[in-house]
Amino acid sequence: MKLITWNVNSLRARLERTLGVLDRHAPDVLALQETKCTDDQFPFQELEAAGYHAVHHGQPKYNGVALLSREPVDDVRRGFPGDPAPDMARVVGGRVGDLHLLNCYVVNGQAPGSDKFALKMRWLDALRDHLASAYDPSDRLVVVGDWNITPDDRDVHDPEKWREQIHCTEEERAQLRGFLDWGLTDLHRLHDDGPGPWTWWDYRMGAFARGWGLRIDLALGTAPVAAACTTVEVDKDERRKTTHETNPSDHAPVAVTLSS
DNA sequence: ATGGTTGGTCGCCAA
Repeated sequence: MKLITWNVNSLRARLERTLGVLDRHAPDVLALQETKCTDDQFPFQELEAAGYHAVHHGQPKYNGVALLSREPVDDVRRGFPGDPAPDMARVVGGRVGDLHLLNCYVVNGQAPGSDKFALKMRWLDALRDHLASAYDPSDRLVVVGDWNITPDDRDVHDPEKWREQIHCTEEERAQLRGFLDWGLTDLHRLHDDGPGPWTWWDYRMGAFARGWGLRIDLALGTAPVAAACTTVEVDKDERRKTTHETNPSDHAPVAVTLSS
């Protein structure tokens, strides 16, 4: 089982690149964030032609999450009960075989102290409550997505520069630890103690070329999933501009493989 | 001091 999580930053702007990721990696599941489209605008036909079933939870202009899967997705859930911002399409869940999937686009939070930061905290509280009520730590469950949180300083290219900046505050990291304490493991750190790798680089200031990145796209798994996790790899090439004439997303895909 | 890019959409907002 190969599963990829990727903030695509507009599926319509990057359909060719998305088909390229599917072709190159041949994943069983591709979890997308920031599709930035409605269901009407979602390219179901092109993805079906590539061999993937698609489940989309969309909205106009912003957010939007999708699960693409070779096998049909069952038990589909769009959004989650208790979401303090239910108009934002940020979570889609489902089950492929006996593997439960939860694909999340966590609220960005803009800046510590802002209203959006306060919403990020409330939103994460509600998501963790949903996790605890809808799943059990003994389930085969992967929670993937753009977390907009660096777990610790190893996930930041310049920890001192980013200290208490957005994505790197102790408050956000404590929120993430709440998910880990429930029974999830940061699958990447099973195989790589870091520092790095990064999964996101700002479009500005030539951040990618300068190596100014963060690891904010995470795959978390329950104990049965952690025991089966053989590799976690960041497809940094996709973040380069050279493969296509189109622009890359500002995030790189993260690929997880599970045995059996 | 401000750094300054991309996408959706058509004036800015969000990241």
